[in-house]
Amino acid sequence: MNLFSHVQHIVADALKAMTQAGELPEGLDMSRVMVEPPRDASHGDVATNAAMVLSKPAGKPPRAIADALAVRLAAHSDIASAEAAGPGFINMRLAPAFWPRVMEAALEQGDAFGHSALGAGRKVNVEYVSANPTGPLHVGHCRGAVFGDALANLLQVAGFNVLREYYINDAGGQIEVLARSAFLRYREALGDAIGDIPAGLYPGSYLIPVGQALAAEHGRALLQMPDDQWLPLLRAKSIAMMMDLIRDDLAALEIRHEVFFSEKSLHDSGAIAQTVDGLRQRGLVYQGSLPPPKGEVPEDWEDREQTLFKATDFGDDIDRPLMKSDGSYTYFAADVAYARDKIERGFSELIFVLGADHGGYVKRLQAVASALSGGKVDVVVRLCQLVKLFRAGEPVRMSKRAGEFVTLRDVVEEVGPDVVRFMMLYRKNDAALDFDFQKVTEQSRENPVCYVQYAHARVNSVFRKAGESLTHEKPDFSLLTDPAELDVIRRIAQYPRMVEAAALAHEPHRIAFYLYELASDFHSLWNKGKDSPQLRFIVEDEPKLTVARLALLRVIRYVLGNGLNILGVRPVEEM
RNA sequence: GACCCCGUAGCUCAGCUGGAUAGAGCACUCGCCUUCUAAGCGAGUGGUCGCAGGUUCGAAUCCUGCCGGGGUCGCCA
Repeated sequence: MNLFSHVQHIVADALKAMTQAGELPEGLDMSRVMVEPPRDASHGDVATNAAMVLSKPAGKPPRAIADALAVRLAAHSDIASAEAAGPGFINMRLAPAFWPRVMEAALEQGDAFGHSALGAGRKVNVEYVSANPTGPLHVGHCRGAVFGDALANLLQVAGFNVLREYYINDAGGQIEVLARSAFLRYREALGDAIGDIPAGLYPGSYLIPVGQALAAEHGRALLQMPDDQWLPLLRAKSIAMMMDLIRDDLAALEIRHEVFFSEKSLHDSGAIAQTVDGLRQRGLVYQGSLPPPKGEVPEDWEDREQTLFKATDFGDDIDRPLMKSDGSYTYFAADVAYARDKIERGFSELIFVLGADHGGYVKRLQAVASALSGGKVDVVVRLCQLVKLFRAGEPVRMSKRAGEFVTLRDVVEEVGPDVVRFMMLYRKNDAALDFDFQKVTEQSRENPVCYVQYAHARVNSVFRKAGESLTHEKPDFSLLTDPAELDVIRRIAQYPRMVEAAALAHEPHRIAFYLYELASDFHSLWNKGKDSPQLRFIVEDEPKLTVARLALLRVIRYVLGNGLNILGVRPVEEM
């Protein structure tokens, strides 16, 4: 049961009754009427802005509407009191009998509590990571990987039909560099002295196994071939092995994409040519030249004609090139064909999780989807800001030139996947994040992973002590009346609404913050048991109370488990 | 020059799509361990929400213009 939508219905009914009674004019727009938690819990359990929103269209002062509405609301059996306050809020306190019903419903739903039908099965494509297959993932990929995965989980829980996808950039010039680098390692594996890796090729040692595999597979045969014969072989082999590497890196974070989509396949199948032709027939492609950027004009700028897509017709700032001067397609052209493919697969929303350096792509992706789908398909781009690495407050230096980059694998192996995932999500995606190896492994309240995990572990410790036998009796939640207990119950009642709001906003970090708050409420309650034995979860000689408390713990465990599941963090049984 | 993010307590950050007296943690001060794990809890101190206008019943939130920090800007992917 979603507490807020439940009360929303009560408010809507009361407003309808007021309209019928002639207290409100017919045909008012009720869409802005909200039922929300009050900012300050002392104001009540739920509040509505109905009177303020309707004041103007109804031509009545907000307090007048509020007073009349409050009387009707207070008459409802689920509402203990309703009173107008402030500029026209109506604060409501729910009937004491209401909370046990919320808890019973939550207990009944178990692991599914908080799941929602909001998405109504709409097909959503979430594309994330999509790193070039030229080496292992580095720490910069980490955030987008975790964010995209948690967002996909969140949308799933909210009732969307989610597909996780990875776009393999296997068609460009960097793949040729990769193949040539692998060729060098192949020669090395055959015993040639290759000396230093020439500038412009990838120096990473992760290509050594590729060379060895090629040597084992082909012997010296490739050495005799001209470039254009061995290059396709090496491209394919290197990409395959790099993708295996990347899949392994992702698996270390429990990330598994369902679809790996090849850019090259779009070239090979003719999909790009087809898509561009389609746009051309609609008059959206033309030959023209773009103005140079104002301000700092590049040194080598020369005016030239290009094949352009009229992205400006669809909200972009500038038209975008589809073809290079040698007649081959641009990366963007492949993007257009890829978008068409996704649209044809029936997605109604395309989500792209990108690094902040791709901010310039947002408008063109939206323009493409708009042009290809007639505005029916939404494009949502979520940009992940940089992660800065620290160790005990000191920045971790990385030198790309020397090949000294911290890999995703390094980070996961040092602090563990759960810490990485939680910390990457304990910040809004569009704000930069500092990641300190030392701090995140400290065991203190400053470390939110630990704090939430500790709550889960404590819940389990009570069950270990109590045994599971009592937990199967039917609990009487009305026995739970302490303010600290009610704080926890109110927090739990907010969970379904919070999940929906987080899903709509595409903001998985809200789950992480919610869990921290729930853990905080729980730790408070726990400690009250230290001062007053009557508030402990297991109370001697009070079996009914104990049953109710254990049922509360079960629901807490469901919510913590459910939330951590969305984040992709494994709940621990003990610490 | 244009576009995109960010600017909230000394520090690190939330702020539920426009709501009430802007909240947590850390730091600082003071309390709580014979107990279901003190990896915890309670109390206190701390704010010109970058600045200036605007929109309205009401703005940290929306609009405009500045200031400061980061990012991006035609054949790379």
